[in-house]
Amino acid sequence: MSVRVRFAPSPTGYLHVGGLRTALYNYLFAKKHGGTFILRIEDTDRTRLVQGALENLVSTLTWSGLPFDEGPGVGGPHGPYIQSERTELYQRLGKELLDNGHAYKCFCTSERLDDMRNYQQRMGQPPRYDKFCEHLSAAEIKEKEDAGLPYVVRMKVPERTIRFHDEIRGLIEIEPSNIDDQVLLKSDGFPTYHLANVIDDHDMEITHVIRGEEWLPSTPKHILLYEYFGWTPPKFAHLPLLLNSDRSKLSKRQGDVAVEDYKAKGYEREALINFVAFLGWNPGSEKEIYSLQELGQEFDLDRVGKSGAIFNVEKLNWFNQQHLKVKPAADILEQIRPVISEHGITASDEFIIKVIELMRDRVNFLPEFVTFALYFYQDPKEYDMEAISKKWNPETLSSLSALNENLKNLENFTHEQIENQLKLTAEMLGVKAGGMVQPLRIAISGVSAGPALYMMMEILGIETCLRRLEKAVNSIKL
RNA sequence: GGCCUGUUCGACUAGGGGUUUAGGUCAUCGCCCUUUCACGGCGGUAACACGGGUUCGAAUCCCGUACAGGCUACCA
Repeated sequence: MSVRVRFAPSPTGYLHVGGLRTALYNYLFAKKHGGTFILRIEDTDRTRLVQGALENLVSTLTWSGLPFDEGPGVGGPHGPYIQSERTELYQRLGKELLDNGHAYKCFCTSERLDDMRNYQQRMGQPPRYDKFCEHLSAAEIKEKEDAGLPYVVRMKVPERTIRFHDEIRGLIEIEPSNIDDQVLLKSDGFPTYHLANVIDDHDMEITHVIRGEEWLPSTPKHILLYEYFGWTPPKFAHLPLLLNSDRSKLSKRQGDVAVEDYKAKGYEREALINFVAFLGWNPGSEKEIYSLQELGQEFDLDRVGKSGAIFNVEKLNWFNQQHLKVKPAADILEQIRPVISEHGITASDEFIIKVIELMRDRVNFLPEFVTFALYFYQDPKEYDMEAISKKWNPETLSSLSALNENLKNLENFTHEQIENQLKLTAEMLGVKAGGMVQPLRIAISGVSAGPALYMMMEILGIETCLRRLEKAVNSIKL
């Protein structure tokens, strides 16, 4: 049987990086085994609907490079893939459970439930439904229904230990006393996660449920439902959580958690994916930089760890730098076009590509190809005075002035010739060549940090360099 | 509180009875390269939570404790 896995988020409005990792592991598992990756939307909580959440989720997943084979928009043989469009199925199967005695109607009000839980807590007991409605007689049920009282459907939990095998954690055993008579169908007619999840995973022929560790404690309920329906359960793999630096569950309060935040900051999708893949998994080799495709060849569940991993932005930055290093300049150019136009820059693609190659090793984020390199596109408006005060000496200006004259005579404005000319000028003036380098850099770019000076000048061209040099000589004063 | 899960350098992790003076990467520190900033190279600091067992031998197996996280909704 071929592998079928799913990513089943609830549409909260954005894709959480933890969700991204869950989606990624499902995707990679599917790729590894030549299987199918499905997106299913779990929107059964009608009180928490968010406008545009689905579109946002799909576009973020697409940006991340994780296309799904079946799901909203693309369709597939087991649709619809949005749970709110499948309520009839859940209701029909819920009724089946009612009919064969695996579930019962519960008319308890939320007030009674609250009181019950408060009492249980005060008495030091675990909060659990007291099965008040389990043994209602047929007459009582009819009476309440006739009176139009709202009800929920709860599952009956038997008195036996539930065991299941987790692909990552091994054998898990849960005593029945720790399993609540879970609500399956809410009074608004919509299913809870537990019911919808089991029905859909079966209906969509999911073979491996790969999800976050937070679902581990409720898995016995799901196992029970598979039994009640007479279905074979899929395999389960519960992933360790992603954590904040204080080891709590990764949350919004302690930094960015939305994939779109990282996208907005200029992170490469390849880097984010590579980094997130390594949070809880590793290939067992010493190779660290992987493309999505390579990950799909290497990934497997047996190398997924058990303990939570802290989301460390510094390492993500390193991955970003590494991916930037190997990215084709033409791709980088395409990606930075918006930043280019934002800065009102008009330059030829050929010129920008030269800048990209020169800036490559000193850039950590894509927009920096523009923001750290503005002097390639516009003459400096001001000069780094702090650097000037450190590097300037009384003869600096006259040296630069002499250099300016000598550069005019160059046959070819290449980095070799520029360097050569600077040395000759220094020799002629009887000053140290080294002393001229930084002042020249500041005169040309305005700042003291940047790429190889002579290469930078070559790219800029003779006209621009002479203009800037002249302006610097005339305007910089100690 | 109860249940479940986890615990190797600051972080991500390798290692799953002798191959280990516990390896790699990020971060950090030092040196080299470089008359800038980076990149790169070399090196350093730095970890098996604790206590019992099993064994000739335990980071590795078992038990307990501690700590951490998750779950405990008509949320997912």
